[in-house]
Amino acid sequence: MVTIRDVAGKSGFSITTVSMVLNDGRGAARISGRTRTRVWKVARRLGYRPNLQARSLRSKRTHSVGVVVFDLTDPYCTQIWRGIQNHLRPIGLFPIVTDLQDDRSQFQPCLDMLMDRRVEGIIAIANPLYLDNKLLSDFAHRDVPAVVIGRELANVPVSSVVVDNAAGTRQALQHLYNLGHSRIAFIKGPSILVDSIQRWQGLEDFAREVALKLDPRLILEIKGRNSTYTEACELTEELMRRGPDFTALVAFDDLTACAAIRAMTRAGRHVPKDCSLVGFDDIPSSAFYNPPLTTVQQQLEMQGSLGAEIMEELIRARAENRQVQPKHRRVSPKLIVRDSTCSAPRS
Amino acid sequence: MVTIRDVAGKSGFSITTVSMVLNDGRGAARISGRTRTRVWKVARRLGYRPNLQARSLRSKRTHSVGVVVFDLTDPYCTQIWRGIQNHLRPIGLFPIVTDLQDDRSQFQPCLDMLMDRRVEGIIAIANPLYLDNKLLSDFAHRDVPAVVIGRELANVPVSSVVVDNAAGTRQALQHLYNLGHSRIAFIKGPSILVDSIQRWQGLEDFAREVALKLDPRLILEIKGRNSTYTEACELTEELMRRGPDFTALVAFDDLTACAAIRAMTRAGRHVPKDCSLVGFDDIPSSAFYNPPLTTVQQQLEMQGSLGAEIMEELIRARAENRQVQPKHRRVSPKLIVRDSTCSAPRS
DNA sequence: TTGAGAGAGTAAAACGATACACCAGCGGGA
DNA sequence: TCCCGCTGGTGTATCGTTTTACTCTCTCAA
Repeated sequence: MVTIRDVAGKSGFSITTVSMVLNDGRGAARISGRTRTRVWKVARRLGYRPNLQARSLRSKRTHSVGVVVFDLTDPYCTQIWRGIQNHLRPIGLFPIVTDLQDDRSQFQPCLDMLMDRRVEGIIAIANPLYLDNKLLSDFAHRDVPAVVIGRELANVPVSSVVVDNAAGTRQALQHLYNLGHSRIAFIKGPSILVDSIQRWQGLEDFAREVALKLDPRLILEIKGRNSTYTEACELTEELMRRGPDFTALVAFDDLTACAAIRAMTRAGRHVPKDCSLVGFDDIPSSAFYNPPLTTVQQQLEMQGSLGAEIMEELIRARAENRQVQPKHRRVSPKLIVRDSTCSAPRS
Repeated sequence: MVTIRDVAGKSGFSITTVSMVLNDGRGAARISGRTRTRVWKVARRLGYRPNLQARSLRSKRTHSVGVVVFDLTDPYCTQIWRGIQNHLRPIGLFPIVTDLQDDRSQFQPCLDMLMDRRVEGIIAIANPLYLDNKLLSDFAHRDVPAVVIGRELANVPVSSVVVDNAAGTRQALQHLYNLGHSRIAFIKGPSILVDSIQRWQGLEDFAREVALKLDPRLILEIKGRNSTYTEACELTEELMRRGPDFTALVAFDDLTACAAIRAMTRAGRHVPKDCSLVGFDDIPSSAFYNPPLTTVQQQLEMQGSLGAEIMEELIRARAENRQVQPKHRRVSPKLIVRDSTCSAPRS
């Protein structure tokens, strides 16, 4: 590999000069134009590429940030990742991803790996199920800036980006309401998830505002004992048993919605003709489902780039020795209307 | 940050000794047990973590390999990634991923980034559409070991892992044949994809062997002008127009299969009662589709780990200064039977 | 008594960059 | 004439490791 020393030798200038020219800032102004072009020419001819390890050993900057993801095969993570990446790369920060593979015991080891690489900050994509406060508080006490996406933390000085769940379900219910539905069933998420609670809150609030009566017999909850998909199928069957006359169903998320559609199809009920259905998340396959799903889009990519933006600010602050408060952002989700909803049949 | 120097100071031994003890190999045997435990104790107490940049600057080994992925939001990539990761991490190699975001012009820059980080090898996950021979041949001429997953290369000394497409479609057709189907329609993939050709080959071969007649009017091909999903819907409608009596359909891949099901459902045809359907890939949503899809599973995770295994061997060979030939592996796909296929209606 | 060899550890030179302090030459104002 | 400041550079220490080549101090056999 060709080093800066080789470039210096071939060009006849000193290592210092070459370094200044190639880094093209600060000191480069002190070097004459002729020298600069000559150095560049030689560097290019030799195919010089700086050794990043050497550079960061000396300069104490790695220009990389760690991203901890709880499951890289989950589209939730990859879309956020996309946003992070698109924000970070243009400003010269390199994201290094580590994948927990849904195993929370990997959290500490992954943080260690990243710290060993001397990342300048860490962004964690939180699965509420897997990252509890203890883990995240340890997260906060590594001495690099930290941002959590997907979870807001109470007593820990960590920046965060979250989705406005209540606003999302509110839009969903409003949509059904506008279509004339009044007898509506619900499958709530597991109550250990803060998302479940927030999403339900949005539904209740809207119902109250428009004086829509919610029938408690048409409200079921996922317990999460075994496969969510299977359980959601069973809950849907239970709902059909309890009140065959409901004309719409709000599902906790898209997976639940898919299960509900499947169960109804099997029971001979047609979606959306017999029952409208709305999900939450807008997972990639929603658009291709049978029928394509009306759902609430989380704006995951934006969540990622907002997180990265916060990280940028935190890193800059630290570089300039400024103290700075954790920042919190909340993004508004967006209703995507597809084919799983239609007007209520007139009774 | 605490350095090896601090550990040496606090423990009263020299830097050399500490380094030897902490690296726990080669020289460590020369150091007495008492010294070893004392050094370890101090290191642990101070929370010493070696600086990887310094270490690899000196030792000329980074213990990291680059993984170039054409689209990290594509489950095809992430499942392969999972396999790579699971093989690499236990043997002390750290995978660094770069995401092309489906933009082939990013290929060179990504390789550069990885080479700048002095990765010891590069694994590329190939999208046949995006990586042409020119790119990949350049890929081969970087001076690190290279492995391509998803594509076999003709004239380039690069190792590869591919799926046996023909064996996959053969199993699919055999399945339908065993269920008693004889009037079968096909939607072929775009002819620019080598996968399309291989998959079709498997179908033709099996049909010939069992003397199954393929009606050319029931064979259509995706051209790939606009959205694959939309086009596949249209092709399915065309098929139903041409021969309403076919009882099964083999789709190029799962996305095509989903589109076909959607089109049939819209036309009032029930899957699988009126028409059985089989896909290819086993994308994650296949299991949750309406109905769940019978499809050919690619064993992506295994492809990943095989690729990583080859990489391990190549890196080892290079470390020991051995010359070694490119290796090629072909994995057999597996038919997954779900609810989109059933016995042919007796005519 | 001597000298070879083993055992336990250390000094110092890299690795490839950046950062800081310094220097030579020159023009110009007092 | 002298000194100052500017322009365009250079010399060298340093970042935190690993590696190579020593140095002691014993022990034990000849």
